Amino acid sequence: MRFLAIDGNSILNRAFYGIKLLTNKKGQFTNAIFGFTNIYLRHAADVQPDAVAVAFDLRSPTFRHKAVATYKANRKGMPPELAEQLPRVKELLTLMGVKVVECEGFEADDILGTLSKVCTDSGEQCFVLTGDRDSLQLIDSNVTVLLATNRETISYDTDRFVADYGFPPINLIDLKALMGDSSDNIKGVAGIGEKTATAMIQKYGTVERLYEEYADSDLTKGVKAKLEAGAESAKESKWLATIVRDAPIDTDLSHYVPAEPDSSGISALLTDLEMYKLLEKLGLSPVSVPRAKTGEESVQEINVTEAPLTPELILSLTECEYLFDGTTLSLRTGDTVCTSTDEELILQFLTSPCAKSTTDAKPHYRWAMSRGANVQNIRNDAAICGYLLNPAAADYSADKLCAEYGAHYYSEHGSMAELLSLRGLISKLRAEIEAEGMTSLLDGVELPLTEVLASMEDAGVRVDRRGVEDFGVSLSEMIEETQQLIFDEAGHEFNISSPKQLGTVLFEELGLPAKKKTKSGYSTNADVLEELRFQSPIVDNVLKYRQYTKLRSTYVTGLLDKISEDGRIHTCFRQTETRTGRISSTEPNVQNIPVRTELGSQMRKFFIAADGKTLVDADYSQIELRVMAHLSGDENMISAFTSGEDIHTSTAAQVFDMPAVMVTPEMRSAAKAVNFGIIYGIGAFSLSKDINTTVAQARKYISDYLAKYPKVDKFMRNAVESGTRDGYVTTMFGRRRQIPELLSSNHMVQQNGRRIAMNTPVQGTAADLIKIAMINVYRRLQAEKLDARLILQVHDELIIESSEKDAPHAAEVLKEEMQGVAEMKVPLATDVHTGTSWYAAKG
DNA sequence: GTGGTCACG
DNA sequence: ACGTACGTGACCACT
Repeated sequence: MRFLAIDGNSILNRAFYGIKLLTNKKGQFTNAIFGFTNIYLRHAADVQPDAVAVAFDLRSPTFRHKAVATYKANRKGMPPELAEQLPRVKELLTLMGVKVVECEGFEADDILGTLSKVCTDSGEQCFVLTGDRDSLQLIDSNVTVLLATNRETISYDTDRFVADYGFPPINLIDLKALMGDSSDNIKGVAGIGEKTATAMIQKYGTVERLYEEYADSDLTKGVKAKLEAGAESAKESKWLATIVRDAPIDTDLSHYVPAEPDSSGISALLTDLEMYKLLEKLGLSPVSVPRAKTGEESVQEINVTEAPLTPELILSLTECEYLFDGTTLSLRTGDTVCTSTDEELILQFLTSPCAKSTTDAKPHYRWAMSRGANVQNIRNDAAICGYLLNPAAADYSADKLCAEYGAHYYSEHGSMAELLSLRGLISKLRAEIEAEGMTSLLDGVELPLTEVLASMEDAGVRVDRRGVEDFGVSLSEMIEETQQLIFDEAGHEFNISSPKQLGTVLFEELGLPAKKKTKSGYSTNADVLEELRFQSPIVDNVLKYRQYTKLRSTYVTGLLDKISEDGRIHTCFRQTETRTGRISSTEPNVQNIPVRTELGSQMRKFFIAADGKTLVDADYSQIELRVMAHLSGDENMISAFTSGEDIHTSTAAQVFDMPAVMVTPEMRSAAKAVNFGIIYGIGAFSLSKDINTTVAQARKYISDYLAKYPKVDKFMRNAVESGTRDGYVTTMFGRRRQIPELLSSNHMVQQNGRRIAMNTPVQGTAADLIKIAMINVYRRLQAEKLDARLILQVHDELIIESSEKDAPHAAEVLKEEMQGVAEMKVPLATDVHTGTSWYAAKG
């Protein structure tokens, strides 16, 4: 028999600390359950056990054994985020048919000790899965310990243990008797550390033999004295370190053969926990949460009949749900369902006036636009609804949404069942959106925006391929040269792009002072290198090398790969990606094209208008600070903007308490950094680093700032307070972001939550504003029949490609719609420029 | 797949 | 004692 014995507490701890905090929609923490289950499944698959036990600690106030007062007093209690997950792990194991073993007054490792001994005594093979090295003492010819670390699991048998420690596994307790273990409050012998203790155990084997023989040994006087003084403690420590092997538990191994799993119970639990990947792995499907009857029809009650899709039918449709994957259309109207792969019919359907509900409509717009048509009247998009309700979800596929929002769903993808689930799902999603006050955000912003984004993707932006290629060639030459200089200075060749190899060269071979460390070695990032610039010429060259290779690989090569046959790149703007409401851009990302350095900004010369056209570029000036002024209502900040002064100068004048004309460039630059810090949810440490001053000075800047802008201070406090109270914060247009971090007992995580609470309303409102502007610009360009299209958005910047003739008009539309997007307590200012390349159009 | 780095707002 | 500003995406090295 193969027996798998698991230290539940130890593995649960690993899972909890190894995976960032996750919660389900109800705010229940789930990360440890998720991690534990994955670790369990992985090892069960590896070991293929015939019987399994998962042991948990069960400590009562009065120990029946090891009744030493201070025993394990050091061990901290579980954080509440973990404690609440414990019962659900046990529940899940029980549902899977796995036996959970607990024994009052004993710890999990005592249970493992007992079970593994039974295995050895009866000649069975035992695998002990734990994250705790203490359990290595259990190893013998029948017992293997699978030691789970954060990275991998090491399988320890006797040979592996001896290779690592140099003595047999059982003597691990002797080692601990000498060196102690602070985490278990085992004292050991004072003054004896790991090195000395290991050497002694390698020589003498046990503590007892050591004490019999040490007097005659060649140990130094000092060590002998320590041993003498610690004799009692060593004895007690050994006893404490020894795992119990006769705990009063069920020792009939046959009782640990797993029972038949309760599939529906597992499905229900994992659905509740929103662990859909896990469900999939187990070959189960999510189950809908039973709900009180609301009079909604259930799928079973629908008696659908299939009918052919005809032009007449399409004309008769007033509303319906549909799915479309680029080939097959399926739709439902009343109790009739239709499918078709006829492109003509599909196009006719998509462009018909029928009110349509679907999920993920943007590809449908793209499909129609590429055929010169436009989709009409999309009234609901399940993915977008899901995003508004929870912008932090991993994805918004129909199955996840159905499972989460309690709509019917039967597993096959793109199936009729999915189509039939859509109506229930959408009515559920809309009800929640209405309840949370986001209906106008959905209908007035997000749904209309989808068409705008599709149109921008469809239009794309022209790229000067030859120009990019030539730029790449000159970059390659510069890289070659710089690389040679670096090799000369290092005295040998190495991979400069490997942070590990670079760290070795800089900090070991050349002996430069290492400033920061990362998890895996020395930090070599630009901040660190910047500080070392004057210590060795190699540093400057490394910085250059980094800049050149970044430009070549990400922007030259990366971009060339994405140019389509029409000579343009068509990015994907993602509408359900960011937590704040911004859109993101991929394949390629057009929102991070270089601009801050002279060399990098050259890239923008290759983003050009088509022949006979020009680019019109407009960006908001300090939109986030203006949003902050509006949301906080701070009179001082508002008047800074209405006066038309430079905001950073005016901030400096306020903070340093002097007239604006006295503000030096240094003061303005410090004020600018503080303004940024305020938006991000200020911290004195980071501000001090940013503007190269002391933490105390930075703290003073911040407090002076908040004193001058008291309503900003109040706004910040309120964001944190309401975020903590409600569990979420909102933007000016009602967009919501849940912030579970605010409830964390981990200080760092909670601090991060506070910054999120302060930043999200500002960043999110700015995102709302430009989205609304985009819709209005899009509509006006159409209404006024301009030969001009929106093509790019970069968070606070919009770019139109326009015929030369219409460019002035397009520029006017852009400016008006961006500045007039909403009634605000401060004016929204824009900078508008025209040019044939992005570089030129940036002014 | 993850971590380090760096490009943008 | 530890880590440290908000939000993204791409590429490279390395496991």
